Amino acid sequence: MSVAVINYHHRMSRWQPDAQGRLAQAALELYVERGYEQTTVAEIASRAGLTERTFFRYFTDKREVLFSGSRALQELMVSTVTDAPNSLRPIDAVAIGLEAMVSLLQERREHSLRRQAAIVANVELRERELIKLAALATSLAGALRARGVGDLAANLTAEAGIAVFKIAFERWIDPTNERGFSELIRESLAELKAVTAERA
Amino acid sequence: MSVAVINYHHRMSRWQPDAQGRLAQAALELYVERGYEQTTVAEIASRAGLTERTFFRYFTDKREVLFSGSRALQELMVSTVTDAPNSLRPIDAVAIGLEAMVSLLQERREHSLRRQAAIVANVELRERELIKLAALATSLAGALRARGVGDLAANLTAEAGIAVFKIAFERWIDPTNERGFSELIRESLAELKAVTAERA
DNA sequence: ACGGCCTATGTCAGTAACTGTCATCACCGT
DNA sequence: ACGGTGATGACAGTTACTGACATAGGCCGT
Repeated sequence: MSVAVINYHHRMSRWQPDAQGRLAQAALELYVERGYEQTTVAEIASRAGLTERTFFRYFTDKREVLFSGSRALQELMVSTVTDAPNSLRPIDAVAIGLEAMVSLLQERREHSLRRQAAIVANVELRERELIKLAALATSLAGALRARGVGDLAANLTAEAGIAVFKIAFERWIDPTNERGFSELIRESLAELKAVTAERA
Repeated sequence: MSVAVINYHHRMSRWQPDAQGRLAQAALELYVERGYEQTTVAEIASRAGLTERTFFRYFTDKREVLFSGSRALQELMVSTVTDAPNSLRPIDAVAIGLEAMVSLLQERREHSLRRQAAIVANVELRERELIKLAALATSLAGALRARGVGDLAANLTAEAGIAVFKIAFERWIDPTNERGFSELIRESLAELKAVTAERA
């Protein structure tokens, strides 16, 4: 159990700061400690020093509390792809976008590991993760279309990129893994190119 | 006389037949008519002439009622890939598996259309659909490993195959579409090979 | 300094998804 | 005839989530 750090500025505000962050941290702790299903929203709120009602003001549901960071990831990816040199082929623009996400995640591997442990332990959380990845693919395809890529090619390149990300992430998060995320991304992308190559 | 049992009224068994099917049909109708969220399980059960409790004996939750067919689809795909000639490369074995699923779906395009309309209209249902596809990818990867394909190649080929299926299905289900599912699968797979090709 | 507004939070009641438990009762084999 | 079986109903309980209203410290204009 950890306690939220209270910052005393020159004046006390009415409430402890960062209610949303305290809720997210309390939720992750409890999901890891005793599992998602065995945790009630009331318990999360209580550990954060808040009430259940306030939890639902910050998060649309009990699952979303683990996914508030996905928006930043998505925006980073889209802007990276959008700003990539026009000379790059779609698949290479996507590769650059993946690398950008990697650097965001690699700094917090410990956190990613705990979070992923909670997610893989529960089906509802995995469903939510999948739809976040699908949203990522959709916006990625949009970024590709904005580069002039055709609709079908954009969708397929985006889906392929997300597949590479998913598999590389799985391998990176494996506790026995020692390799860098970026290396795993490149390896997975190379393997995808190999298995889809026209001729052996 | 035992044969005379037929007289009286018509021969009634204690319950109306196919409770599960009646529930599934009632649910689809209601989800399409007034939307998933605006439909209660009690209403579904009532339309099927049953009670809410019985609904949850056949389906684990309110979403699953639209996905009872996915197991058959998965088994068909796995057995097709498993039985495919050993000479085929992984990606071609997957292509054959996709074609097998296609023939199952193509016979019931009307039903698929109504079902998909309900699914795309609701996020929770889309989450459920995504995890079914993910399960499909997982078992597909298993079938590839059984063919001697390496772990990384199996996972990536499976994910790529499911991506092709998703995108071809989207296009096939589009009301303005006139083309065959099989043709769309082949087109999508060809486009995937094109966008991942090593050199332009 | 005063008063009023702003806003994050609390309180409370309500709905509906889902679960556990026990009751029912036609059917079936012996 | 009779007891077991299996599908269903009845009912109470938990919890995720929502809407409406209350509260109270901080802020701002006067």
